[in-house]
Amino acid sequence: MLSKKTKYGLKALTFLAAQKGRTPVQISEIAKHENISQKFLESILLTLRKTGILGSKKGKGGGYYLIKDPKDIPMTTVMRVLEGPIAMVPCVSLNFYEKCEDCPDEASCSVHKLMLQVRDSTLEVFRNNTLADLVP
Amino acid sequence: MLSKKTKYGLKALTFLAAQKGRTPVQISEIAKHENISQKFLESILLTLRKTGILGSKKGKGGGYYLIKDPKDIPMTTVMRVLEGPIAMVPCVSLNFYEKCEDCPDEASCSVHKLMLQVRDSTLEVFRNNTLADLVP
DNA sequence: TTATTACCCTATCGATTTAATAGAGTAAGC
DNA sequence: GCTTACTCTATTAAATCGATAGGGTAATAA
Repeated sequence: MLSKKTKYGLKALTFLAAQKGRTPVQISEIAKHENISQKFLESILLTLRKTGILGSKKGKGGGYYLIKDPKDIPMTTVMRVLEGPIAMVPCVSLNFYEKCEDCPDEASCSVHKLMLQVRDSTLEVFRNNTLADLVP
Repeated sequence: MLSKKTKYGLKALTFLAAQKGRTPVQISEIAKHENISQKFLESILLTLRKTGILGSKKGKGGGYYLIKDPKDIPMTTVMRVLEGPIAMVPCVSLNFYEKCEDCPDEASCSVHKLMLQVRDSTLEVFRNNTLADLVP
């Protein structure tokens, strides 16, 4: 299941990508337009800023803005920041790999075999989509 | 993230599919072989039986067995029983559809657009795999 | 310089889900 | 009729999620 954090984050990013220029947009404006709890959105935008996807400007006329062009922001990056691992099990994750405790041999593990295929196909979708593709 | 319920369920089903005949296998044997808590596995096998994937036999020499040939059990069925919806958001789910509260228009929703692609690609993987394909 | 604006951070909370455990009940077979 | 092994209910601890509250801090305009 997609977390609300990811859902809201995607909506906020899409909203920013749909803006004309690169002028900062206030949190309150995004929250209102996308029906998101403002405080919750704050924490989401904060992580997006810390990972270099967003920039922010304080003071009057401040807000958040995209650092790069939407077409240069792949969904793989966004999803990993917001949702975490793309794989459904750690033992098939590229960026968050962990060995299964209960599994003696990955090569012969049926779950591993299936989830590897799922990861690859999901990854392809995210690689083929940039933030620009999400803008209506 | 894949739940342990699904993970254990898949392992148990694969173990059953790898058996020679159709003789019932005891829970304790499966649990031991796959490193699964026996009591937890009990509840998993029970749901698999209730949904018609497994059959069971009580008494001495009893246990669980596959009702159908492994190659006639698509992963879509198994995953929906164990994990629930395949889609990451209810609004793109085929079998568990629900409208988003916060989303005024699905057609113009960026999350919807992206998750639809993910669902389709994941679904294709599960449709192309039967239980027989998981057996090493 | 000062007031305002808006970002930034910490803490907390209830609700829900997950994984596991315990214990008693019931049906089938030898 | 007694054992075996499935069946069911209830409980639990831990983790996560979504949301809220409240205050702190930095930057900007006037």
